[in-house]
Amino acid sequence: MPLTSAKTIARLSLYRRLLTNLQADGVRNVYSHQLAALTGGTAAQVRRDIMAVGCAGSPTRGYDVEQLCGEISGVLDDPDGQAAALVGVGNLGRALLAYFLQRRPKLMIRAAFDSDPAKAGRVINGCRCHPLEEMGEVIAAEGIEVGIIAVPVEGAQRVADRLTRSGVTGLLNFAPTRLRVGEDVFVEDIDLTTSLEKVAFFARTQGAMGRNST
Amino acid sequence: MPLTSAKTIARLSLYRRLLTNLQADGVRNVYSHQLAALTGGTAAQVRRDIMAVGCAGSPTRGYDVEQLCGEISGVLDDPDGQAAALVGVGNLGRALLAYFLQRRPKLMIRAAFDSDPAKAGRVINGCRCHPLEEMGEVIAAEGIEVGIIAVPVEGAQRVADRLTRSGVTGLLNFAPTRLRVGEDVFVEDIDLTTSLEKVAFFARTQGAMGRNST
DNA sequence: ACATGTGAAGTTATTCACAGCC
DNA sequence: GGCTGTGAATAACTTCACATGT
Repeated sequence: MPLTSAKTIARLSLYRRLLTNLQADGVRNVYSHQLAALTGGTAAQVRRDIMAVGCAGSPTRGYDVEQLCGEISGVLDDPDGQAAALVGVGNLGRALLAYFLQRRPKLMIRAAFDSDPAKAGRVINGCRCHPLEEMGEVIAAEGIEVGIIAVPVEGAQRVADRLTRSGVTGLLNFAPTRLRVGEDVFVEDIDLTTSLEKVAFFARTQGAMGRNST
Repeated sequence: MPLTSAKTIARLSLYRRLLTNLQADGVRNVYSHQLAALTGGTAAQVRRDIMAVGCAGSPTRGYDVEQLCGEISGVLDDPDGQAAALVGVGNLGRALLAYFLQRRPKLMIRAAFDSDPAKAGRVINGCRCHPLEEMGEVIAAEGIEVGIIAVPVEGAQRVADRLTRSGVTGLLNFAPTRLRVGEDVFVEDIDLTTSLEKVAFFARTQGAMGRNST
């Protein structure tokens, strides 16, 4: 049983991004209702989430942006940093490499893998591409604990097995299949087809019933 | 208030994919516990979800694969088909075009838009790319009701406004920001950074607390 | 006044458990 | 005996509402 639910963690990540933007704009303090307006949530929700990081608000000034941002980072980030590996350097994989490039210093994609030998050894978006065979070795050497699976569905389970056997404990899976993994491995599925079909359904039966989230 | 929750719709989409695969393998019947095993859910959950489509199972044979698949499609698909538009033909946009190409005949990306005039007129992955100025016109002509936003965060709100003003009622948003839209528009956010940070967090504080979902 | 922190209430989602049926 | 369909129970999540502080 986690001290913090997956939903709260996701919202904390969102708050941090917002707080970082506010900080860049020179804003020093925020109230929960302001954050709520920015996230589309309620003020009570924001305060509950912030409780999880050990709160710090004052009734007069709200929360100190910098401090709150720091405390959230204390929960989300590993102080020593974490490394991720991408498997599958196709269209989607390359887009992900570009997307995540230099976004968070404490969480970077440090290696890529692809079954195509033509890609091995190349550096794509600043990330070295290795053949699958080197996976165990590279993961150990870089201390990688997060795997991003962007291979076709046929290969996804095999890749997941390999990654977890090498010590990876969290997977971000873009393949449209449910991976079978051990109890100690966390999987987040991003199922693009399902998401699109959901949007299409509610676009059709639209009206009412506002928004939603990952 | 929807007759069917967003979570159930997402699972129905998943069941349909599984059923399609089973059908291809020549399987004629399934039990709820088999579907549950494939999805990582419980048998009771599967039966509840199936109730939403008007059930059809028999205690002896379980559910008829073909029939169930058809009934789910009756809920998820618009019999006349639905069209989607992609906005932002960068790395991610192109990957999405490739991904969704020819996946579902009842739900296809029929147009792409990009602010870069160099892309206008070109056909990318079988999809015609238009300048942003033609958005209203093309959306009306193609009867598009779903928009996929794959532009940088700065432009996302403006794109959402344009799409919804043109009549789009469902958005799949990849930009890391919460879009402000009318009550009658459904938004599904796919926030890649938040998802990755979530995985990283649980990879670290791993053990226990199994899987999760979109 | 107005915002925080939080127990209590409310809401939504999931699972249990059993009647009914092949 | 094992499965479906579903009311009832449980669990998870969200919102209310108010005591407290400034």
